[in-house]
Amino acid sequence: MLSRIGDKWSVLVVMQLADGPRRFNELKRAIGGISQRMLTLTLRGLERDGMITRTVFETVPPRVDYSLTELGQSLRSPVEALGMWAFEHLPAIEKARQAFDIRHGPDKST
Amino acid sequence: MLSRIGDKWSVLVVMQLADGPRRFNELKRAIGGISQRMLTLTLRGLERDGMITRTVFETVPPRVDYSLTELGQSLRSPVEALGMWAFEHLPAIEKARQAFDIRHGPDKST
DNA sequence: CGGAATCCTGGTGGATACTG
DNA sequence: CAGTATCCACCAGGATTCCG
Repeated sequence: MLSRIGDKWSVLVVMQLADGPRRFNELKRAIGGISQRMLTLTLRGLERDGMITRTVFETVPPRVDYSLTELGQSLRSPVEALGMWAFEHLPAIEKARQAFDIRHGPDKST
Repeated sequence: MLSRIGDKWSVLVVMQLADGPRRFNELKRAIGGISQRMLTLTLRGLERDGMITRTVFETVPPRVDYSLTELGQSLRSPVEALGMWAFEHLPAIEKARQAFDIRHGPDKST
């Protein structure tokens, strides 16, 4: 279960849907860097877990809207809390990384 | 960055260290199911990110303690919030999954 | 437009053996 | 005890192609 939360694509999709429904290619463009295969799989997974709903419009150019369910909406706050944390502590983390890399890179003996 | 948060091992390690310092094999046993390779890699990663500290005791049987830093501590609440969410909504998710699997498994035509 | 199917590769992570 | 090193299997995921 946490695996899906840890999945960056799922998180990004949920974030995109926060503003309202989106179409397939809208999501694809908005997210950027995701292959349509992964987007499909991600959307399927989220739909299966009841996080989003898939609405098909049987129009001439097919149209499919994805939107968050109540469940999906409820996921936003904890995820955003995590995002906030990451954003706030990014500097500290990068600093720690640099210090670590210096300690372990150049010379361990001294 | 979110990749590390999404990493289940990292999360489990942080949770284990919440109660206080732990030794390598203590963590290994407590977590269970993690290979010592992954534990090492996970600990290295967390140490590099400044989430944990590694303390070596140069005793006859070597001893290494791992403990959360302030940064690591600060990560607990958002992670636990996420855990809470998952726990609370697990039933709804499983229900959604079953419904989905029924819709998409047996027969789509009818 | 939205998606399914196929192919293929790189990285993740387990198992094992060795070391200080 | 606390790692490190190596080998290897698996599969997540990108690119491409075809379809309704």
